Amino acid sequence: MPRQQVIDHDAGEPVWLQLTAILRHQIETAQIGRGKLLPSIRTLMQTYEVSDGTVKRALAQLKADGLVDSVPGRGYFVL
Amino acid sequence: MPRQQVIDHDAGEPVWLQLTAILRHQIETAQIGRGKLLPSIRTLMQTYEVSDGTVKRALAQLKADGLVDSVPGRGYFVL
DNA sequence: ATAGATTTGTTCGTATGTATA
DNA sequence: GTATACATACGAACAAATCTA
Repeated sequence: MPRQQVIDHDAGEPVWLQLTAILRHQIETAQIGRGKLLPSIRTLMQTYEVSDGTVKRALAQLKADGLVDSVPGRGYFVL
Repeated sequence: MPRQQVIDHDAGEPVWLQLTAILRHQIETAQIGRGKLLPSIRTLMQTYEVSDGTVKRALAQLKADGLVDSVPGRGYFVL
């Protein structure tokens, strides 16, 4: 598996936007197939070493963009 | 007596103080009854079109004044 | 059937950086 | 230089929905 993209806290771009871009790329390149669940918020926190709120903000953006949807108690899945 | 309902960013008075006055008035006139929750910080941000920090500062003042108390994960309620 | 674990969703608390007046 | 205001970021608590043992 290729090396994961990494968050740059010192970049000008907000962390939550960087994470949005990373996840969007994974979806658009079908690294996460349609209908598949994304990693949980807690997992994403650990993977990218960002906070709870930052992950939620990134996922909310993807949902607003219509790339994913979410179900409480289940997770986020690719549309 | 005129009652302020909107924030005037061009007024001399700080926005957070204007918001404090608005909320204090709503509490003292029992528009928000005892024990009731105030609108959330996020809601107040949207309602008055001010930032997160500004709402928090106003609420902190009301709490310091003993008009409200707060519970993390729940909200601010009228004393 | 119910108890526990996991997950999303919402909330407050604190801190930092940037811009502006 | 100080105070205000906004945006970002992290942290934590609470609740409800879901799944499973």
